[in-house]
Amino acid sequence: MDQQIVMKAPLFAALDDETASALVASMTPQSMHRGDVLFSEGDRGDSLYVIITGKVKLGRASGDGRESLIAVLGAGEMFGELSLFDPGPRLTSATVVSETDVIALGNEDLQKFLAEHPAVAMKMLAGLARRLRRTNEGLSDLVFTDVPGRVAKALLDLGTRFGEPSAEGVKVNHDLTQEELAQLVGASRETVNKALADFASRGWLVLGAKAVTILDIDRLRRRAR
Amino acid sequence: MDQQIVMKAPLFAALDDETASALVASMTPQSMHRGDVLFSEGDRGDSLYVIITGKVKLGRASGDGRESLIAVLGAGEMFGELSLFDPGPRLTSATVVSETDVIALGNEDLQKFLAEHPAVAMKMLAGLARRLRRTNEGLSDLVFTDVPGRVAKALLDLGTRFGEPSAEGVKVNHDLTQEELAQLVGASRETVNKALADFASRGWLVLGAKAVTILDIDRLRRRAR
DNA sequence: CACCTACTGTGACCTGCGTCTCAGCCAACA
DNA sequence: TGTTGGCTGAGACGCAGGTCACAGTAGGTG
Repeated sequence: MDQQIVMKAPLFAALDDETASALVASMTPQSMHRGDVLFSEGDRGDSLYVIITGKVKLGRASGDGRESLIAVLGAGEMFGELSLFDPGPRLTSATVVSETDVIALGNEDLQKFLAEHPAVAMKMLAGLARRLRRTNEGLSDLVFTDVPGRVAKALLDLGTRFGEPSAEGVKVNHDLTQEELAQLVGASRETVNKALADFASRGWLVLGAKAVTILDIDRLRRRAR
Repeated sequence: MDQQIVMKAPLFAALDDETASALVASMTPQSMHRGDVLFSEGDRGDSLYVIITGKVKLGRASGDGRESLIAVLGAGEMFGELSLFDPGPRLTSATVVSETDVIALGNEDLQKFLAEHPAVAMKMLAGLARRLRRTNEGLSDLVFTDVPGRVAKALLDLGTRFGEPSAEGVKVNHDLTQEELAQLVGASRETVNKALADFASRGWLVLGAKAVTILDIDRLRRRAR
């Protein structure tokens, strides 16, 4: 299995190769495709996941049909650990966005592992702290920044995480529909569409199928803040 | 010092009395009053705080003068630890909201302490996980819930944390101006004022100086969700 | 290849809430 | 005791963005 990729996850970053590969070997891998659900709100949360390849979205549903996305995660990222540390049902659902391989680690195994490797526990603290900060950031964006600004931010963020330099710009294969993008920035699909169209008409980016190519990253940055 | 109260903080909850009181003794207490700033955005974050009595607000400022509140914390609650686990400047400022006593614990002391008491590290993980969940909750509220609904939620939350049963209802001394309440729910002062006035006119609550008394908690709950 | 379903693009309309403004109120302080 | 400054209450107005409606496009399946 792609040892390399797994090692990027905070869970494993602190480990020497042997320990890490032993741990990875003990975890159960699974392949899934778009639309597959890893877990839903209300499920009992008994394992943590690490993404090998592909992307997964974490979301919450409102009483009526609406949905909002907490995050979109890619290779090397970890999720689902919250209900291990803070026992209780899952408050979020995890859905596969593109062809994805993940490995899962059960609750007891994780507890045992953390007890044996306190350095990893510290890494996890650091990881959670970072996520808390980013989430707080997201909160104030929602208050301070208008929709086009949030769209720009989201694209830049997706760009740094999933973008790859191409002919004339950064190609970002986010694998998200505009609907999902809208749920991610907390706006309606239509408004996001218009923001994207506007950016494109200014030549800041080119729209593609579940992807964008960022041409003028500086303008986009300026629009974001 | 109020040993009892300190022991409520997740940091100490797992400790036996001796260890806890030894630790508390090593921490420097300070008394502050409304408006005092514990730290500001950009400061280098080198200590964590535990509130003995009083309340503290955590906030972020936008480029222009606007401000948004991340949380309002009371006795027994802890803050400022994020920049210890995830090194870097503070991304949030901490300001005293009412007469407050806090104790501070320096970075190195904390690191040492966590290394010696792994059970406490696990408690901290649990604490961060819980906060992350609540913050995610706040995020989706901002998208799904209208301003009056968010005001109702905020009051209920403040109620469970700071409320005390009184003659006819729950008296909530939140110590916040309507301006601060507005920053907490991500809305304008005026809109929050109108929501409060509306709730009061329906007899769900009575407004007081930096306080409310909740009369009909069920109605308020129903309005919140 | 034809059909269907999911997705994107765009305009028209409507509304919740922000902004502006001003008027009372109370506490602090000279 | 009057004055000043922070806080609350409330109306008028405008706009960002939500909702609705529909048209065009592309990928997937028989």
